[in-house]
Amino acid sequence: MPDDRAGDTPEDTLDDAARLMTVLRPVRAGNAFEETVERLLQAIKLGVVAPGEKLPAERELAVQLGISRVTLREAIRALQEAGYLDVRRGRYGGAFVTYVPPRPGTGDLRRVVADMGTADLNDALTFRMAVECGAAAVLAASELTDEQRAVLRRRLADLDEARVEDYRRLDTAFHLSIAELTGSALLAAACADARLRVSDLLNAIPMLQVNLEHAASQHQAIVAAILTGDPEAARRAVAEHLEGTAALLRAFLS
Amino acid sequence: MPDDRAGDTPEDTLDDAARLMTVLRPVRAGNAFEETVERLLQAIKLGVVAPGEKLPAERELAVQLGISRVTLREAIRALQEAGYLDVRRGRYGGAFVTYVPPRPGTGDLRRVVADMGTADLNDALTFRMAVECGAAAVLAASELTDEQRAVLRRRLADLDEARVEDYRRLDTAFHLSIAELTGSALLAAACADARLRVSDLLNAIPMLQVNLEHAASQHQAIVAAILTGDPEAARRAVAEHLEGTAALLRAFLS
DNA sequence: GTTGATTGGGCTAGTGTTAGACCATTGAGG
DNA sequence: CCTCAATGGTCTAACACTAGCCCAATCAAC
Repeated sequence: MPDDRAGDTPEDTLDDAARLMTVLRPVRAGNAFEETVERLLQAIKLGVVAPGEKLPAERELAVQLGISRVTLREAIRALQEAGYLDVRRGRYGGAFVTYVPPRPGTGDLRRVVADMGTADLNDALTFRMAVECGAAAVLAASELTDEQRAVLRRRLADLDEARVEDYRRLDTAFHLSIAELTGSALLAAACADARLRVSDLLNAIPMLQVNLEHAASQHQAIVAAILTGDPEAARRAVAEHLEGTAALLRAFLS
Repeated sequence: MPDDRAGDTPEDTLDDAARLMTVLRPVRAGNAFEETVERLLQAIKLGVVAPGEKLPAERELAVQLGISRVTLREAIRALQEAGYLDVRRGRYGGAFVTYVPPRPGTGDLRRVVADMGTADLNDALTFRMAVECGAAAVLAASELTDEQRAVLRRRLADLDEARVEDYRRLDTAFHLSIAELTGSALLAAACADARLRVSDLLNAIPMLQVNLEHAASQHQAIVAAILTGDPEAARRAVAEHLEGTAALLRAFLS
């Protein structure tokens, strides 16, 4: 077989086509305005900027997002008109978050799933499973400073004491902290992205006492495995936790 | 404690700042032209489009990348002038890949690392570790069809029989196949991105017989764990494999 | 009150990007 | 030799986006 390309099987060519699709995927998800709206919405819905707090000043935020102030202002105006922000002028003014996550009901869930499509849903759940398991395993395999351990324990404690209206925000903080503590900005971004893609789903699931208790013990198992330095246990614990969420979703959908 | 924000410790505020940076990161990595050049360069350097093959037609490729034909042509012209492509007109014409990966030498490695910076290097290695471990674990945890098993075995066999000049390309194909077989486009994109960020590094490492043999047995262990359906073993196998690469890098750098 | 620093609001000139049409070249097939 | 389909090459008008500047509003500090 002088030329190795000559030995291609149908699987190979199919697979090569898949690789072309993967690498030559769109360079832009949309225009700058749309992407900015999306990003700000993420910050709001994830509770990175909590209700009542304000976004960074326009000039600063524009630099941070790598866009012009004009485009940023258009995005802010759209979110203002959609009721997510309250913009006030003058010193000590700014774009204040007015959005509070709606009380979940199963009726919404079907609509949310219908909006994103089952294929995207599976894609997002698989992606999240992979990156969060990977992040936890990597963190468990690394030497942790006392400060890092403290952050992790603190996030866990916050979540245990959380009031219902703060739960999602603190849950997000807990999950993202694991990725951030690895010190990899790329990994943190990937986990934030994964979380965002399922956040509408999570917000639509009712929070039942049983599920919260399950989640709490799973969170504890994750932290324990990371603090012990056991990557495999950490991976398993995260996998169990996320499978629990996926199962819950399926239950409410069927 | 009526307001839970009042109990913030220094760790919390630091961590919150990190989260703001993560979520409110730049929406654009550069202009469309730059991003397109980068993407095409990736397709070439990863061997997704092998030397002698041609890129898809401009009109088709522009749609695939989500940009205008004008911008795409500017990128192609830049790569042509840089010697990566040979563009031919007329029917059966196109942009043919002329680039062949340079013979690696350790002299280049220091320069490559200096170009990207140690922080970015660690970021990329950590990111790759997390997403590839996650992908392998997810794939091992899922029910595989006969076709999927065949693809995996085929990639492994290809790699075993690879000539030196094909090794990097087939190694890339093997690693990316794992992510692609999970069926998650997001995960495949993340792994492709991770691979790209270390590809210059890998290309600069000399290929020694000992290392190739180590890699071969590690690849076998990965496939075995996935086919057996053992997520933990799969994670461990990938972790060992990537740590081997990282150790090799460190060895050549010190 | 007055001031001053900080913030959003708005404008303009210039550049980047797009969609679409049309031209030029090539080579297989009749 | 001619034809024709597929491909790169080029142009234009419209739109998106940016950088930079100045104005208007606000409110703590004096």
